[in-house]
Amino acid sequence: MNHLAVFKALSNPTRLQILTWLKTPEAYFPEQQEPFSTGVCVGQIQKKSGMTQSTISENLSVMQRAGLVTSIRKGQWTYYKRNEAAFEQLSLVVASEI
Amino acid sequence: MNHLAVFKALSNPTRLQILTWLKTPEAYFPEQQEPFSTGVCVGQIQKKSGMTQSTISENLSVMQRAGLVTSIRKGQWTYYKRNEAAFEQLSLVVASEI
DNA sequence: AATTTATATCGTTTTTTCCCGATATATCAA
DNA sequence: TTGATATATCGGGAAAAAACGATATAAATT
Repeated sequence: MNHLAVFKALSNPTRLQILTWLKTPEAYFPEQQEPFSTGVCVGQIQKKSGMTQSTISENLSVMQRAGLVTSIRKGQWTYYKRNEAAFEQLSLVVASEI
Repeated sequence: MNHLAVFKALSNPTRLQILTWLKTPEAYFPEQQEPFSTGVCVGQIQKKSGMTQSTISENLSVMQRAGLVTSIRKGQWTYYKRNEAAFEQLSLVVASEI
């Protein structure tokens, strides 16, 4: 875990917002058909954010490179979901390492 | 606790470095006379960092505004120390809120 | 094969952050 | 009060980050 990259990834209101949405996707993406265990696709997140597609795609990439989310491609769609293990690990890092 | 401000404060290698030093000041500032419970003064941190006085002062301010460190003035010196409660709180936030 | 849909990447502009030197302020010592 | 020391603040230049539109890629559909 690259602490600096993780903190940078968390230093942006758009990305924090996305993480909140992905925490309880059933609350924020009720229209989704796909089971939430798969994640949420980029387009849904983009629509909700009001930002452009490229911006959201970039922001998701930043979080993925930091290890905070994972993605899986299914057909034309890419589903992103939180990597909860990363948050647990980060919690420990903050509590005792940093 | 302003999460965004905290993460921004942690998104800088110089500041992360300073936090490490302040975690075990007796290891990193053995020359200090003042008891470590008071904190470490700006000049010592600056000397160790190799950066300019203004840069270190700014970086300490950023962390103080985020609540990660506290400062106390004693005569001409300002001593900074970690606010461990903030890290505990942040750990909980990362584990369950974000 | 051609078209459509979803996402990623590229190039650019704007904004923010970082670090610096210079200067201001505060305290101490003479 | 003057001079010295420690820290904070200011102004600016360089670098990094953020967001955008345009375009490329990948998969599905016809």
